Amino acid sequence: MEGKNDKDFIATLRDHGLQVTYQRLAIYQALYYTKDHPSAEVIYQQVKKRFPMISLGTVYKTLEKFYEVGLIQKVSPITEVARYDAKMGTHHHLVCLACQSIQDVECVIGEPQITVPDKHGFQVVRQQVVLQGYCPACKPPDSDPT
Amino acid sequence: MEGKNDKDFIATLRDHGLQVTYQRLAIYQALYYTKDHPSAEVIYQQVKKRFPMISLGTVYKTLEKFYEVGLIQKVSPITEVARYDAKMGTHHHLVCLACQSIQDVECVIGEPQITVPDKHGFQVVRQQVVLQGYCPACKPPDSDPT
DNA sequence: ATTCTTGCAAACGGTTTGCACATAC
DNA sequence: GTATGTGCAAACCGTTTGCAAGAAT
Repeated sequence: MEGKNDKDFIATLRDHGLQVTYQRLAIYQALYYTKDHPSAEVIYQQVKKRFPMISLGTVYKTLEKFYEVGLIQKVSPITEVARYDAKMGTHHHLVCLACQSIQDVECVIGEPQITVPDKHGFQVVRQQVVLQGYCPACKPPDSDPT
Repeated sequence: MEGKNDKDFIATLRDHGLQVTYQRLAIYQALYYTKDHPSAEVIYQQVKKRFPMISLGTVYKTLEKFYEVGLIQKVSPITEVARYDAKMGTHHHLVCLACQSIQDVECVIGEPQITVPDKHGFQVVRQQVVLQGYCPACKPPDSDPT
């Protein structure tokens, strides 16, 4: 999270078979240096500060490409727009029902116990756990009338 | 799943504080009697067979209302339109990356081990586990080039 | 020089909204 | 009779697409 320079980022992009442009660099860095799980729109706003001529379409295309080559993750919790995450590797998310913020959960669920019964015949490629609730900053509305 | 008559469904709607209309009845029954997790559009097509004059907008409003009062669940896995589920209670989903079908997983994940560290200060209201992969009918494209 | 990427703007698709009419209670 | 729900159509918003100009290799 700290001492990475442009050269490292460029290498990372190249390693993933990507042509390097300053837009891609900016987008990846923006994503890399945040712990939020920003949407395309948010990333766009962020990157636009440095490169005002960048277009939203490019951000969409770029994020999708990053996702395709396995450079970033894509998170789409319940009822929401796509949110992205530069942190790779299996981890899960706490999604605040009030403010829509997303936090990572480091090590909460023991992977092994997720064993899909064979009768399903389902081949699991990846799993995603979404915990919905309220973050410290957001108190429950009054109490969930479920 | 078998011997429920209209009266039962009406009672269920009333129990949830809902005014009863034949549209609501039809929508809820359509959802209740399927194991798919249909989208609003699919439910609309289904219900339209019996009530050709029903509108898609009504289906959206109705499903959202059902969800609000806790009559149905809402599932929105990665990169997809909202899908609904009349099966209440905690359970999780297998989502096919190829054909987008959704199957329920009965008892796969042990709930207890999901313990969010207190330091997060996050109050979990509900959790949802999405297992993405390929259903028996759909073979992997060739092999996931992740 | 060729291929891939960008920017722009228009199209798209699912969902929401506003409003007049109809229905449930 | 009053509040609520319905149907329709337009609006909305996130995302995708087509294409000509520009940049990377």
